[in-house]
Amino acid sequence: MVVRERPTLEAVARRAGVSRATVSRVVNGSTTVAVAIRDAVNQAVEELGYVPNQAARSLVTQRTESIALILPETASRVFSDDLFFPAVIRGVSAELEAADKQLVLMMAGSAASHDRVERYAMAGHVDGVMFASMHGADPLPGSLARLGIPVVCSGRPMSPPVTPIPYVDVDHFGGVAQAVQHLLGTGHRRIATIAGPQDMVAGIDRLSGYRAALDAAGLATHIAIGDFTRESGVRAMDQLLANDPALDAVFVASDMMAHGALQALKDAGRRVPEDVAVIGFDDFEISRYSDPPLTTVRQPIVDMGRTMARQMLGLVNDEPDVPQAVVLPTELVVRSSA
Amino acid sequence: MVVRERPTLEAVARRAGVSRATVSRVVNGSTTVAVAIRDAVNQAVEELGYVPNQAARSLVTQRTESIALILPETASRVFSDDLFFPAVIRGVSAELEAADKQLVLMMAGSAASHDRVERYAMAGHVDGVMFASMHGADPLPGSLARLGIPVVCSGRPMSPPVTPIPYVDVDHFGGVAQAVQHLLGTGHRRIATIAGPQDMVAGIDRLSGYRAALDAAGLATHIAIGDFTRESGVRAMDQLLANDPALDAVFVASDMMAHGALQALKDAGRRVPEDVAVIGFDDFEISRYSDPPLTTVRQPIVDMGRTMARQMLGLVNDEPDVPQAVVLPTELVVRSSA
DNA sequence: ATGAAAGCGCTAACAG
DNA sequence: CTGTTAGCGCTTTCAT
Repeated sequence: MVVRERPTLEAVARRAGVSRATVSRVVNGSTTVAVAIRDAVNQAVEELGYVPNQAARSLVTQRTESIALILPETASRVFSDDLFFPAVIRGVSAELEAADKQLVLMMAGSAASHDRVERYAMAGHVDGVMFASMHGADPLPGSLARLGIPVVCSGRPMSPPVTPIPYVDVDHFGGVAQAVQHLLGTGHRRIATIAGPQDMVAGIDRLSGYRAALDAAGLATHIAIGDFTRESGVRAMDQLLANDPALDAVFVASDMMAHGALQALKDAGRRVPEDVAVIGFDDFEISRYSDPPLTTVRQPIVDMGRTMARQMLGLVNDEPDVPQAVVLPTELVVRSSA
Repeated sequence: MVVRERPTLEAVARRAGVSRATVSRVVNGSTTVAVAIRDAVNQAVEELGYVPNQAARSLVTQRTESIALILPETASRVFSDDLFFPAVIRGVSAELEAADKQLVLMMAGSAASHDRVERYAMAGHVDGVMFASMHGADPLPGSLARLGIPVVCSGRPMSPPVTPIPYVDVDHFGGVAQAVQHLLGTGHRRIATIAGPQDMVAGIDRLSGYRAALDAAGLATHIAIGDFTRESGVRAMDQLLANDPALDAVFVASDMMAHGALQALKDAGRRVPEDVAVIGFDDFEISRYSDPPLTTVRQPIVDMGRTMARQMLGLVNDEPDVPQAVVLPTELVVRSSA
């Protein structure tokens, strides 16, 4: 393998018979360069196959043109059959692509990787950092923000940090309220819930919404906790059934868990929706094809990604009107499971 | 937001009352530093919250400690319900994580993004580049390799490039042969195939394997081409049925397409496997739960990712014995669809 | 064992 | 419009 020395600005300048500064101007598209010289430089660039060294450039500009998306989850979780992460990534990716920024995707599901990611961001590898799927009160967003690194979160940060951080979230309460109303309206009275993990805002808020709605209706709550995975949905449903065999409806805080619940109900010999009505949360494509098709609260995940990316682009471009918080609407989609 | 100046080596040196060189030694774990001084430096680092500037470091070391995985596909394809990409990424991610290298995932599904990715890699942003899901005879791997950048591909490069590039692939032929043998052994004689895209090695090799196997058995071929998506599987199956309503088996070059074919067969009123036997290729988890469960050729996708990453780590570490080509075995997994 | 000094390749004033 | 010059923050000889 012939390892040609990478040509430098210097080399191009010599070949074109100009100064380094002029080459730099041409390469960066400055308009104040004579056409003849510009052509000569471009030709030299072409002939030498010159590509600017990003490290050198970043060192002086303090810019990298790339932006990180940090997911505090393991890679096997992010790249599983859960369609939440892909949807966020698609949204982020679309906006960044349009802005010609490079997306750097980072999983931080272990203490070690969390550390590595922290060093990576602090080392100035990226111009900004986006977070999704946050657990607990992760200090990292705040730390980075305090260092002057632009940070945006998807999902309201759990403990309002010292340094306020822009975020995008969906209307969990509104969605849950619609779901419970629907169940109430169709005559259900023993309404249980399979909640999401209680170290995540999405898990907490949806459970609060459920509690509030049942309280308002003067009904007793039946709660089991899952972690948004299908398997946890199965387990939670089994548990709910064991505790109250007569329950007639269940609001599940994610579609994945709802699919698990559907399976558990089938295995327990319950018909859906005749014996037990089921409502999920997400509205993934596959939920239209489950058996029976899932009634669910639609949340615009791709839009969350897009919105978060736009906030980020606003920050790195020093735009003045970057919204501090945007809350996207949710909407009940009725299919035959409830 | 208080934007503290990022502390530099210089600042740490001043605070610890030593030279920059010494701080650098401590930060990089050199053993030749007196304990007292080392402690003083570490304390200064701690107090100042010093993190080395990666651009400056890369500029002199010519190293970034991060490695790219380039997928010449759109983000919506990579992050869809197709489980191939996630599996590759999981494998790569696991190995890189263990080696404490940062994975930079890049989609290059459009001409513009392909360009951007090329510049990114050439600009020395990463120490090496891995490719997966390559289409046609992409010149990029060769170009990068010629620049001296370590490159590894998953999937044998289509046209043997001038610069040979290490790769990992699976035994497409062996897998297909087993599938067709199984069909033959269970009495099937009108065996069709839904092939993958013919600009990809996986698509080409599996079709060649099918042709070879049917030729050897003296049977006629029935071919429809898909693009590995579920929808293309539906369309291809419809077409196959239209061309030969009496076919009794179909070998499908991917599980996703096989799921589409299953659906198309059901819609056409055919029973599987009684009327038409179906065999897929991949062995995704969900294929165990399809209706009926899918007989399929298992290929070790996660292992491909791992292997590719190990080859890459070997290259960047100048290890002498990096295998030029590794071919992983495939294996027929019999379930009730055939 | 530690420090001084020379760059790595590039951009950005500042002159001219 | 173009060239000169001075760094960006770090590592790494080479002396001491």
